[in-house]
Amino acid sequence: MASVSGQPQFRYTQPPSKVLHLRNLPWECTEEELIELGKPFGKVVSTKCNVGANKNQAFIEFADLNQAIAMISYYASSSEPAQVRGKTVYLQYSNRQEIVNNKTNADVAGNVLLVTIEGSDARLVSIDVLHLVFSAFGFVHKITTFEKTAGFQALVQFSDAETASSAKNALDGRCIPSYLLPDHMGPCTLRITYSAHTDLSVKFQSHRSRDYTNPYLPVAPSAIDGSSQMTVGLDGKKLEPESNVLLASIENMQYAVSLDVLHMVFSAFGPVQKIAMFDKNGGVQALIQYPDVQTAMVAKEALEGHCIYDGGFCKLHISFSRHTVLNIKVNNDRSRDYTVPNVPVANTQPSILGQLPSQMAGAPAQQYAGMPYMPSPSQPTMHQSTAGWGSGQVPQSMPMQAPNTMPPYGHPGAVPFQMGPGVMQMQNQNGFPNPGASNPYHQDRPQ
DNA sequence: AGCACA
Repeated sequence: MASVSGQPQFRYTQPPSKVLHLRNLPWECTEEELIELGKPFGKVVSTKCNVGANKNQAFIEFADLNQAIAMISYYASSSEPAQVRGKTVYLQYSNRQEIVNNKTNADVAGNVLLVTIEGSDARLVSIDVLHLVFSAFGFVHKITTFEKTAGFQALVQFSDAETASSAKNALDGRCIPSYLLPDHMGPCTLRITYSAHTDLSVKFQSHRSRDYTNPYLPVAPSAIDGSSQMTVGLDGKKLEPESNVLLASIENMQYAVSLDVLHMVFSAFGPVQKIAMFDKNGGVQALIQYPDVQTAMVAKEALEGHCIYDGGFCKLHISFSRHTVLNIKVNNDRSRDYTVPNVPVANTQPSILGQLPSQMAGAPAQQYAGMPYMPSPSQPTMHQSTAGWGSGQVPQSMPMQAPNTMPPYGHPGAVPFQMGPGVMQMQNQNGFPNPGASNPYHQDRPQ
């Protein structure tokens, strides 16, 4: 088809335009270089670099047509050609009247981040892990994930641009801590830019999108509790239906795990309503009831495969239960309803290990008080921030973060990412990862 | 060295 003017584009007879087309630029010429080139003739209001297959073309748009004419006229009669980095640049009027503003908003800070997860196993990164990672910087409103040519990506919505930029500054280019990822997963690097979005549209809670501001949002059919249908994840792996009740089995139980220990461990993620322990297949299992699915999901994500005690002892395996409401008839050393204050408590003397704080000994059954029991600084400071965690805790407070302090990733000198293998290191109160052997949440090391 | 992209 003939061009609009009916004339070939490479004639000198193109009508003037505020936009100039530049050719023969050095590879990956920057916007700054283009502005520098046009500045003597007027105000450059927009540029577009790295155009064309060789990325050696560009456009610059002046505020006024006369400025563009001035530049063309100057170089038309100049003995010195326009140059960038010593390379002659050829100029002509563009056949368009303005640069379409397709510049990525990558430089404009917004409250929504576009996160690209790099790595061969990027697709295996769950939305819950992303939630965990980004929640360290503030309340995460919504997350959506999708796959594009760029790979596996997520949009993460914060309340404001300040929070988003603190997360971006701290996380861009970093790897997701290995202890948050399933075993044998390669490193997953985060590349973060700002998105032009300000409010994501999340219709369902699902394995690919979440709205943490609306706990009543319908759950995607694939995740409805009771459907007992296995759903299939992105990786084709079977996923259990999500539930507010977790089934924890304890492997390699060298030490007795008491009800109180479980309560302490699971309370770190939100209010534990009920716990029921029982024996099955020669091992101990427990059902742990949270008020909502999201809290359970975060707890499951964080605790799965980790050990309550050092040395690979009492390794937790966690799945979603098909139950949604536990029926606790009596409070004793194996079952407890923390939502009912006045149920008589059977006298229990939990077996306490030396590693456990002395305060734990004989700890009375206590109603959930909004604050997870923090026996030592090396305990993980895990607090859930999703709706439904109605304690007085700082809502932004999340795992691996000292409450009310700078996010650990931003802490100078802190090296929470790309840490050594194996150990599930938690941030302690000073914001540094705690490599100490007293940390109760150690991941098994295969060797 | 010859007109762009989500």
